[in-house]
Order: sequence, then structure tokens, then C-alpha cells
Amino acid sequence: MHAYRTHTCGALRLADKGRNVRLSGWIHRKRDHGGLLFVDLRDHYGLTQLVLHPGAAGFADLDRLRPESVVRIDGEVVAREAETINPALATGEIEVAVREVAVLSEAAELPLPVFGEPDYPEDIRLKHRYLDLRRETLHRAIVLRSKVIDSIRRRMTEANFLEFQTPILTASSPEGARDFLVPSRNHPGTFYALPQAPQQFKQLLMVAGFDRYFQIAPCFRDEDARADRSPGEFYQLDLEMSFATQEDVFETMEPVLHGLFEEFAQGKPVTPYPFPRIPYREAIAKYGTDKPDLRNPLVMADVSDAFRGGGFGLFARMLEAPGGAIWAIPAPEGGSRAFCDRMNAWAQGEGQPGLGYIFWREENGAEEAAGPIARNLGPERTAAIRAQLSLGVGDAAFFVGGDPAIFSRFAGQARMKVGTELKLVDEHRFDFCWIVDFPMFEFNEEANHVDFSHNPFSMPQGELEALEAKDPLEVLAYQYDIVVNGVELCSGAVRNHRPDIMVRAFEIAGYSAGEVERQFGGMLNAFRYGAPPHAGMAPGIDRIVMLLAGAENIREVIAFPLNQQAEDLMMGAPSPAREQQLQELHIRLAPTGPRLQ
RNA sequence: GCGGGUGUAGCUCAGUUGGUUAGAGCGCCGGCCUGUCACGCCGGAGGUCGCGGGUUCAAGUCCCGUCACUCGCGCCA
Repeated sequence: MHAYRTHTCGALRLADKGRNVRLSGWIHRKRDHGGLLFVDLRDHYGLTQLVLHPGAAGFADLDRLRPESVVRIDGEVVAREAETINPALATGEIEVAVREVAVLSEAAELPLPVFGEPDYPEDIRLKHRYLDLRRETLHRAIVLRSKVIDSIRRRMTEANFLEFQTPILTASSPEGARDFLVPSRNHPGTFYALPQAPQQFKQLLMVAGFDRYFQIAPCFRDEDARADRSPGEFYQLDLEMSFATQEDVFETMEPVLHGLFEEFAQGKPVTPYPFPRIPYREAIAKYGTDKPDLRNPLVMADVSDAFRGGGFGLFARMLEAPGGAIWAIPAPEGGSRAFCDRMNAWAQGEGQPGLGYIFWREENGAEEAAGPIARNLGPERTAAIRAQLSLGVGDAAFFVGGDPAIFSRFAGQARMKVGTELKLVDEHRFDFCWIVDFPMFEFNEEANHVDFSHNPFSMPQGELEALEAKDPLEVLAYQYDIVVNGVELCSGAVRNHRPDIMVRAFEIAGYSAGEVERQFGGMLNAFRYGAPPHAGMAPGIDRIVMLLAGAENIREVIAFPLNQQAEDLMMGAPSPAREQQLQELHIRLAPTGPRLQ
């Protein structure tokens, strides 16, 4: 007989009745009736009920042991009486009558319960992560993560991608985040950087002729955490394709992402491909954000014309300022004073002066537009707005005005708030879209010069000609994001593989050719010996799993996450270095730094 | 770095207008119990009300400061 088990705790069925079996696992829960003891034995695979009578060998052990102790038992599979069958359990038709018990590992009193999964403080959960991971929801989420990654590998390999490893100890790469640095022992005063992404290496693999690359790539960025962004490290499905256009990347990855989500969506519908492609400026205008949640059907509209020179003075004045605009958020079936007041109060809570509105109702048999804006604007203009937004009696519209560059973000929040409040957002869907045509440059007001708006290594649309001929702020890039349910999964781009175009692009952003050469000489040189046009992207693995697991927090899909302060409470990282280590690394700490005695 | 929220037993939380000895459920410890599966019943231990200061006859409760946790902003393509 095997040293620990003949079956797992999820395996036994009625057909096994009469078998002598050996099981090992954790004591999940005990129900002690004095003259009768039930024990739920748990392992990765499931739960099996053990039953013991007093005097049975091992009764005293199981009676005494605390939950989460590990035992091995020998016993006989017996059928349960009809009225004691537990339909909630896969093994619920049987139980194991225990003959013998071996105690493999006794558990001390638990710092957090495994059974029942009550809310527990994060710091305790993280400090005892191995216990937390035993709990069913977290255990399931980590299993899901493993299966998702397995599915990604399979799909990428089927699409003719090869998986590569790229260096962890490397040089600072051109992403904009703060680097994690690793001091060099052999080269005093110098540092490796952990990769923020394998960006340059994957491009070099294309230059090296490998055609299609992917990697489940660890990425390191020393930036602060968010609920959907773990501090320090995260994983991306990093990929790159040679001789590929933007459209080629979309066509290749849409089946992969669609198939992946469908496989794990548990019946929730996933956007069929081709996914919608929404230009950046259109996304801002319609949704107020470059990561729109398309489960929300509301689309905003520019209603400046209806207000220009009109009787509603506040908005009319805003429109006189250069670039001023008024946007409307339609609110079908939101046409009540109570709802409009509630939205207005919400806006004030968000630090806004308020949220203007019109709502349409029937009063004494006549249709009427209500609210202060309608009163001041007059019936003609109010009717024009209603027509433009295709609204009717019982509906409302909300208005945001000023400089769209400033208010668009809030308008987007208001769109989501209205959609959520009116229950227009279908939670049981995965809605994909591409955001395309990002501007190559933006104007940095503070520094008073033109900056790259996203990745400086993207290919400008129109290439060198566009850079020479156009206003830089009008140049678009072959740069794209993929968005699911309002979550930005990743961005990607057609890369700029032409040194001359790169030097010109950097020049526009105020960098000299010499500086570009100094900082990115390695990659530029590579492009001087025959580089294929190439493009790629890098969806975040943690966020994909989060969406598929329905998790609110990214720590729920990472086995051993750092806390919000980027500390590992279990292993005690970061920690001070020993004096000898510092000496070897040629490092002397500033007086404020922590010291290891 | 900034803003919001939270902080009372190991955990989740209640605690009235400032007023006697700060409570409940879960967990823990002990006892009883032969069909439970959130087993049940009885009993017990467990509190610097985050910390510091202030107001008051009296502070868990009011005020000021501070710390921790958390969500967001900045930052992060």
C-alpha cells in the first residue's frame, strides 16, 4: 500500500463501497457527538467524511487534534444511509469508517481560520499566506491562474509563437517607470536594472530573425500599488511579431484572447471578433476615457451648439472660452427629480460644482422639460437636445461643460455612474475593444514643450513624412490598447524599426541625436543591420485572471503578493543587508537608512 | 507626496445625548452528547476601546495631533 494514500479526498464514490482505503489530508472540520465523531478530511482535490466510534483506534487522536492538523487514515468505504447523504459534496454518498490513524503533522492554534472563510485582515492573511491559500476561494483562484497560463501557452504555441526567456539582470529599459536596481559587485558604483518589460529584448529577437516571440514575462516597476495593480512585480503575456502590421497583431491575438476568455468565462458571452476598433479621440468623446466599459450602453454627445449663445448663461459663457464645450450624458428612464438630484449630489461629493440636468415628464397631460437648465434655455433648444440624444418622456440628460481636456475624465465617471444607477450595465459579459490611433505627441503645459504621449518607440502613422510635414500634435501613432469591461489589459504598438525616423521623433520631443545614441545605441545599432518591421503587445496576466475570477483585488489571484507598501510580510522583505554584503557591493548607507546589527 | 474611509476581545461587529462593572456572534479552553455535515447544549478564559495630548465632576463617545490599515489621486505606456 502507498505510504500516504490510495485515493485523494475527492475521489471516492458509492462504487467504492467496501474498499479498504488509505487517505491523507488536513482535518478540515470536526463534529464530535461524544459517542460518534465525524471528521471532514481535506486535500487539494476535495473533502471526505470520516466516521469513528469511541474505542476505535485513533479516536483519541482525532478527538484531540486541532483543525488543520495533517493525518493519514486507513479505513473502509461505507455507503451512507439515504437520509444522511450530503448532495453538496462530490463524495457525499459515502464515508470512511476509520480503523487506524497516523498523525503526520500536528497543527497549533490557527492565526486565521481555513474553514468558512470569514473576512480576515490582509496583514494576517499575508503573513500566513500558506494558510490563506488553503481557503477555498483563494485556492481556486490560484488554480484558475495556473490553468489560464497553461491555456495561453497552448494557444500561443498553436499560433506559431515560440517562448523565450530574456534576462532578469539587465539595463534600464525605456519604459517610464522607476527601476528596481541591483548593485554590481564586480563593477563598483554600477547597477543592473530589473526589466520593466522585456521590450528591447523581444525587439532584438525579431531583429535576430525569430519571427514570433512570446513569454509569460515577469516585469518589475517600482511604483505604488492600486487595487488592480500590484506593487513591484507582475506578469505579462509579452509577444512580438515580425513583418506584421497593427491589423496582423489584432487578427492574430483576437482568437487567442476570445478563446481564452470563452474557455474560462463560465458561459458569460465574450465579444465576437473582430473586436470593435475605437480611435482614441472618439473614445474620449463618447466615453470620457480611453478605457471604456462597453457593457454600459450610454454614449455621450457634444451638445455645444444647443447652448451657444443661449439663455443658460453659465454654459453659454463656458463656450466663449477657446476650446470650451458642453457634453451631454443621456439617462434613459432617469427622468425624475429624485434621480437627477441624487446624481447632482454625487457630483458635488466628487468635488464638482454640480451636474446640470434636464428631464422630460408628462404634466397634466402635456409633455414638459423640467429643471433649471430647461427653464433658462427655452423650449426650442431644449427640444433640439432631446432630439439629438433621441430621448423621450421619462428620460433625462446630464451636462458637463468647460474645457474637455479637464472635464472629460469626470464626464466619463458620470457616464458610468448614470449607467450603474439605472442598471444599464450588464455584469455578465466580457466586452472587448481596441483603442487605436493614439496621438504620438502631446503638449506638456508645465515644461512648455512637446512630449511623447506614450511610447517613444512606436511607429508614427505616415512615418518620416508625417513627422516632417505635420504639426507634431496631429501625428498619430500605430499604438493601441486592448480594453475589457473598462479594464486596460495592455497596450501595444507597431515599433519604430528605422533609426532615421526614431532620431527625428526624439528631436521633436527635444532630444538631440547624440542623446538618443547614448541612451538607446544598442537597439539603434541593431536596427542598422537589417531589421524587420515588427509589432506586438503585452496583456497583463494578473488582470486577465482577475477578470476571469471575478476578483476585486489583484492580491486574490497572486499566490504570494506583496502588500500595498510593497512588503512581503511572510518572508520579511525588504530587509537590511549585512555589513559584509554592503562592503562587497561598495555601498555605504546614508545615515537615515536601516542597519542590520 | 496628497485626499477619503476604517481602527472596541484572536476575528467580524454593536455600544444611545458624554454617565454604573464595555457586549454579541465566531474562534479558543473545559464538560455533556450515537448521524452530523455552519452539529447541538452547558460553563470558562480573553479588553491599555490604535497611540499621545486636551475639554469635562465624568470620554470608547467631544476636540487636536499622530500611527496603522485600506481605497483613490499623483506616479505607472
